[in-house]
Amino acid sequence: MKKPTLKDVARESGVSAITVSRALRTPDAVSEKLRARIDVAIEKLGYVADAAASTLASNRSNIIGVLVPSFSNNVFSDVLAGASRVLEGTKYSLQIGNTGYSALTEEALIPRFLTLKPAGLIVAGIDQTEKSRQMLAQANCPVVQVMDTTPDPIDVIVGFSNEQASFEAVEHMISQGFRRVAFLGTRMDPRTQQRLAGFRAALEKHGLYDEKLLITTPQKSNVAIGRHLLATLLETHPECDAVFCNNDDVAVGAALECQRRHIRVPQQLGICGFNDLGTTSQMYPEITSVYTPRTEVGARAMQYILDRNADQPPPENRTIDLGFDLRIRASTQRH
Amino acid sequence: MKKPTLKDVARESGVSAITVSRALRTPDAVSEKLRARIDVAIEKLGYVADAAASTLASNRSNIIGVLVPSFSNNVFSDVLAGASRVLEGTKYSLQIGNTGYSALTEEALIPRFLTLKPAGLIVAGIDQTEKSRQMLAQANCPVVQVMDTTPDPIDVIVGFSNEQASFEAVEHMISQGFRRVAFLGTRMDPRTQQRLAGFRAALEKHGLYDEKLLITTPQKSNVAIGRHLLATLLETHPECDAVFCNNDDVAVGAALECQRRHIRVPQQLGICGFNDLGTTSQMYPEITSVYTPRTEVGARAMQYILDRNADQPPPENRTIDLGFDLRIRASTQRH
DNA sequence: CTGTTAGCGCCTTCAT
DNA sequence: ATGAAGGCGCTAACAG
Repeated sequence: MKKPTLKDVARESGVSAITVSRALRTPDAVSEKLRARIDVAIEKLGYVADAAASTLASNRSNIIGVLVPSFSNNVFSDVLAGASRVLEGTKYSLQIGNTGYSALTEEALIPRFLTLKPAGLIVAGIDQTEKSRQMLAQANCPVVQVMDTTPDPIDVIVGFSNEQASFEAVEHMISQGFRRVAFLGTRMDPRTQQRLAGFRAALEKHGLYDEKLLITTPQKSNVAIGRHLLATLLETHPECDAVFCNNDDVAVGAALECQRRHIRVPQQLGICGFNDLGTTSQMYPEITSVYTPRTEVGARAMQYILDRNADQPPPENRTIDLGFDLRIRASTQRH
Repeated sequence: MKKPTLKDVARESGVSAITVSRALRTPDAVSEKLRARIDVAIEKLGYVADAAASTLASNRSNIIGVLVPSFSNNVFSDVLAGASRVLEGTKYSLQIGNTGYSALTEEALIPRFLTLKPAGLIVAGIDQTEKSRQMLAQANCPVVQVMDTTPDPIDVIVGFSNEQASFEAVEHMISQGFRRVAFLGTRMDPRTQQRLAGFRAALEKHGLYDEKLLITTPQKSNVAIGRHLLATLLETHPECDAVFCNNDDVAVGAALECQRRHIRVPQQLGICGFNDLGTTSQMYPEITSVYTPRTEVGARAMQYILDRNADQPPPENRTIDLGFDLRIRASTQRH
């Protein structure tokens, strides 16, 4: 026995196929009586609409595409979690692409996602290629850039300023008396570069910037790398008195390395992380970090897409800055 | 200007539409000469096949569905990463659903995924509802269950035995002289239940099982919860001499709580984690954990789906057990 | 509010 | 190896 189609439901309920279609998509446009009959028939036959057919006919699917740079990055899994929560109970579903932090991979993925006639698209950051920007700008659906900010989004952007967040964190460190602050950085993707820019701006403002204190690696970040970066720093620049890490994994690794070496935090070395993923606040001593609103960003981005699909007008301001929260803890408090 | 269709490419290259279609899907069935002409036309027009139309006509899409219990669980993000790596450069893409650890949500998601005519489906574990099992068994595509093992998979299962892994870890702890071993557990999803079963079996074998030493919470796991569970344990059962944690976050939290309380590990308290996500091995002292082959599981599951879609026969054995690796470190070594 | 007609763009089937 | 005809299941556009 084959899967029932719209026609089968129509026959069963004694109406035409298009009426069933309407009963499903715009119930208000169908009389209550027919709607009831149709619902019974649908239930009885176990009818489920064919997604491909309706996409083909309407040139619009219920798929929302999300392009993330990595699956194993906790930041983006939080964004996804926030986005997917908003989708619960709706007709929409998530299709996910992994760009591997490559703008070119992203560029290759975009046309594939666009053929799905998506109801919306979410992409990470603002560092698309020119071609990607064009494709996205011409896409027949809402497009949200996330986890960054710019006055000039493709459509809408939801995020915060990585540069400003770092700037404020480093300002705080300087205010606590740290003078030789190093930067521990992994992967060096665009958002890490922005954090570096904020780091630099804050130190330069006080005449403290020293590019020799940038310890970076192209590898992806994890706690082991954090330990390793700190070890490298201490060998080459033992005089440094604090580290600003591009994310929490690195900060946790740095803190653990300090434990092993019996370096007192923050007396001998200050430590600051980024993202406040949850472990920094549990360490002993507790580690300062910058909380970033990851799930909120995902949720807000998705909500915009749903709103647009429900024909609501776009917000007056296309740049939605959700801010950040510097969470000052023992690891940077000297006073 | 509209998007070019197969017809446009056909006109441009002077052949019929169906020939273009074949050149794309079964290049070997088209003469070299035509193929070359068609390729030029495709390039020139920037043709991209319409996914909905081809799904409708062929009753088969290039979407592979994955149902995960959570996005923020590192275990499943690793599975996804492994799966997505295998997909790189293929025509397939990933569509992801979030079951939120609910078998009923999963049951509701399955029909929605099946209407996509997926090229394959990956689901977590073996605890589907009966209805889910039926739908999956009748699905017209390969179905892989992951991160568990059973002699009776729906189609194929790729994973390892959570119960056996826990059993061996706890056996090791007992061999090191631990006698009052507690279980710290979060969420209590099926795989955690299995770990609990292995924990229990090992202790019962030596007459050491004490159900009062089970400290659990339905909350999702994180480092803070780990600290909290250990604190609770110490208040109620200060005589316990080791903890087996249902995952690494909990173990890290337990270890951090020990640091604060100046409890010596492993002398006063042994600690064992699960999954070996990377932080346990960096702690001081290093924490024993059970490595689970998460990315391998994702990759293997996906490879099976690709193979089946390339008309390769299924493996003789439908249960693929990738095993685990008990990584013994300082936190449980007393001898 | 309901129905008729005509595709959407591709692939299956059958022919050559 | 190539092509012609038809249909996949649904919805847009237009009627009534």
